[in-house]
Amino acid sequence: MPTPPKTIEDLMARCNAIAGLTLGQLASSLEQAVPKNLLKDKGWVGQLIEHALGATGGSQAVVDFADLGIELKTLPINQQGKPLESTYVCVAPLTGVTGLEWQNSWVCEKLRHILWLPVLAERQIPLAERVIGNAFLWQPNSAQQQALQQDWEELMELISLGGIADIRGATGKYLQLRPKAANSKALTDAIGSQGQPIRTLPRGFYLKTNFTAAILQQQFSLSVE
DNA sequence: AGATGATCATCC
DNA sequence: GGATGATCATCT
Repeated sequence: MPTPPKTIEDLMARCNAIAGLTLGQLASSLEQAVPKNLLKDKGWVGQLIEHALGATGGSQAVVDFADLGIELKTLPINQQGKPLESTYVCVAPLTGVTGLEWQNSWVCEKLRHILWLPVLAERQIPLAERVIGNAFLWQPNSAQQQALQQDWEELMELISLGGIADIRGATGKYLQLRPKAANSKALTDAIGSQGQPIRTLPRGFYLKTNFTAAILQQQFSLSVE
């Protein structure tokens, strides 16, 4: 297991070292087997990259590079550089949320400083041949912060007022709430339409692709200056 | 085609 | 069950 990077420069150097490699090349240098597909290994790419960069935390509820305060997100993209999937942020609290403010929320905390690592990941490309892109650091600007806060407040208000059943993926412009569970039988406590306790599917916050696409575009336009 | 809702593996 | 890592697969 590699030691965690001590500085941001160290971290970025490690990113540079793996940029351009295929997942197969990186896996073999770490003596890891490449699964046939991601059907039963959906987190494989993220975990491979975490390992390569020396991320800590594992399944703990902390950012990946605790000393640097940086969260790592791999981002599957197509040839055109557009995200192929929404980006999971964190689980959503469904009870005891009255009085919770954006600034203190888990979403805000996680999105404070992200290391985005694009991976060319069109489904037609065999897993081992997918190419690691150029990682970049990102922090939300005030407009992005405000947009996310607005979505978050709308979603949290619905949750706290018993409107969770009315929330769907389309609720929220950039930040959405979707099921995040092992299967449809996993249930957790929430607030019903009459304010009564109910059991419902656990939910997670996700960044929609329109948001991550804008981040990539912003980064791209900066990098060709 | 793209997004929504559903699901998979693992660790504690 | 709930946290981590996400992508799959169906619907629109």
